[in-house]
Amino acid sequence: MTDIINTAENADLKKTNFIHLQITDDLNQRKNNSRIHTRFPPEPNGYLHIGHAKSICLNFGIAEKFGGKCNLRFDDTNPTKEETEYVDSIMNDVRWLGFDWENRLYYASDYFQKLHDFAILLINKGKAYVDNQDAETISLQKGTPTRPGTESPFRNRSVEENLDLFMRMSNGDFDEGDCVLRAKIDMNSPNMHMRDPIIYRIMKTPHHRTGDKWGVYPMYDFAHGQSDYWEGITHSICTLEFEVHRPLYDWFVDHLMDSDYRPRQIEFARLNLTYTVMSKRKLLELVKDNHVNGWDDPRMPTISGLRRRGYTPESIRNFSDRIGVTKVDGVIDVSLLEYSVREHLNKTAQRVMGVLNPLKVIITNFPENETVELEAINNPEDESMGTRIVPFSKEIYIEQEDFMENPPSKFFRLSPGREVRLRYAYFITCNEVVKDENGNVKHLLCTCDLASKGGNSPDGRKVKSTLHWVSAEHAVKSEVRLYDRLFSDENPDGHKEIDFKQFMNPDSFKKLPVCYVEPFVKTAKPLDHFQFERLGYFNLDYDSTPEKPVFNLTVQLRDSWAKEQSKG
RNA sequence: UGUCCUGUGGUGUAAUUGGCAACACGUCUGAUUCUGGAUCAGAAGAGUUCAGGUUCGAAACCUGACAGGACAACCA
Repeated sequence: MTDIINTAENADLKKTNFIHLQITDDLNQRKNNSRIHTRFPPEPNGYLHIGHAKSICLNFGIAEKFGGKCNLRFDDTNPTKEETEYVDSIMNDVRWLGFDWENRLYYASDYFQKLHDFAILLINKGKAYVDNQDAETISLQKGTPTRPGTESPFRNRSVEENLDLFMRMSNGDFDEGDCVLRAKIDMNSPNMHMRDPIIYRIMKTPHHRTGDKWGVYPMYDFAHGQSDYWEGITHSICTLEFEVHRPLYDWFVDHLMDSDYRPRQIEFARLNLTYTVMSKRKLLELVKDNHVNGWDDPRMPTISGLRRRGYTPESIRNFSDRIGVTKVDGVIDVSLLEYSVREHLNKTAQRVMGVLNPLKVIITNFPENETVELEAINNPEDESMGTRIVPFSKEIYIEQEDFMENPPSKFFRLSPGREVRLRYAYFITCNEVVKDENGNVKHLLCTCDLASKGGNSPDGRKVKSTLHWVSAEHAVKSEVRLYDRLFSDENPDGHKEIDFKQFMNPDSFKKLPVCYVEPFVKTAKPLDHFQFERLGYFNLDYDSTPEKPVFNLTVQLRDSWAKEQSKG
């Protein structure tokens, strides 16, 4: 309210949302002593993706905005699916995004004892019972969303018998599936989740943290709200599909409360992006079946994939702010994500010249064996980044696409008889096209105006176009990996009858083994960002060796020439 | 024959809580430019799913439709 001016300056960034408004409301009512505490609660059963980034930015962002705290808590109640590898990758990704949980790292498994005690308390209160029926029977008795359930024959066992049975479940006296502990709520509830939900099941799989200490594990619903409660969480933010769980969340909290503090669950719509899939199950499938090269394949919407692709934490955070938070289940256009990286990299990326599809040009009037050093600007958007030296010599490479023998009227680049500028170097004019026996262009013979050294002619004459180039002698031979959308359909998992993998884009990955980049990149480290002038943003891949750098395409530059061409 | 949630330009979000629809992306012009990038200036595009109602006044409140989604794992 007080910083209307600041808000206006930030335009669409840092905008408010319905959750902020509800929190403000809670604050005004002095709920929970005006304390704000959120948490990000991933299950360590896969790698984090851009949808998680939205949640991370939301939860940590709220803590920041309202002067509160945000915990990192692993929701590890199912040992059959969870692994330490995932725990490590998740912590790494959250940190990389720029967020800090300080000393507040928690696991639902930290609360296994307290949860177990609480279950016993519910049994003592007559609010929970052991059911010996099998999964199928219980499921049948649950009824359907439109038909009420029926009560289990074991529903009214004595407290003593329930206590004894639950202890024996916990001690490993029974096999998996023999029995479960259920909350005694209401089999006639219109909400399926209130029809005596299962809260503990027997599992013999060792847990990634507690080993074989426990023979029973709590279900999500029986762990989440309680964990929130014990951590003093005030706002438990989750995605829409948990909306129907909220009455159950509140039911458990009701039985836990010993003051007027209580956590509150608020749901928002998960992120959907065009041309990709966002479910952990489907991403896992792509990895397991080798449709992609691991969780960090640069085509994946995972945080690790985006990082390897060349996205920056800033760009992802800006993206999160821009898309907003609502309860409307929509789809965000990937172009907005792409815009966010371009925006950030434009301001920060080192400029460099690199030729992807080389075409040799021989400057006929340039002396042999001579190297001229030219000064180039490192980033026109940031003067403090300074300049660098780029070597020029008689033989250079330009981009095949920058030459056309018979150009259409709107093509401004090099063609026979035409003069163009080589960026930071000279004006050159194409005199001859040398072809092989098949009529393919082998190389070009050009002359340069030696007076135009540096890129301007003293007589002030203009050229219509400026090309990037690399001196053949000095070029660093590199591999460049080009990426396109993983799926060719906007909504690959939106088709009922067709498996999402049917829509995989066969051209989503293209390797260019021989590209030439200026010597400046020799000292680059993996993940360093560059703009290859006139092409796009690239970053150095982990697979690079000193002999052969490997670059990943992050995004292309906006290309109005390509747009012009596609108009036909 | 259920319960809950949602419905604003192509897309995503806003609208000081009832005051006459704003912003971003995208699109299209033009300027500028040693990146057909960036930047700058401008334009088109919704009358808020529909129908009633309350009100001087409704995107907002009420009623009813319609459309989409969630819920029947010993998953989270």
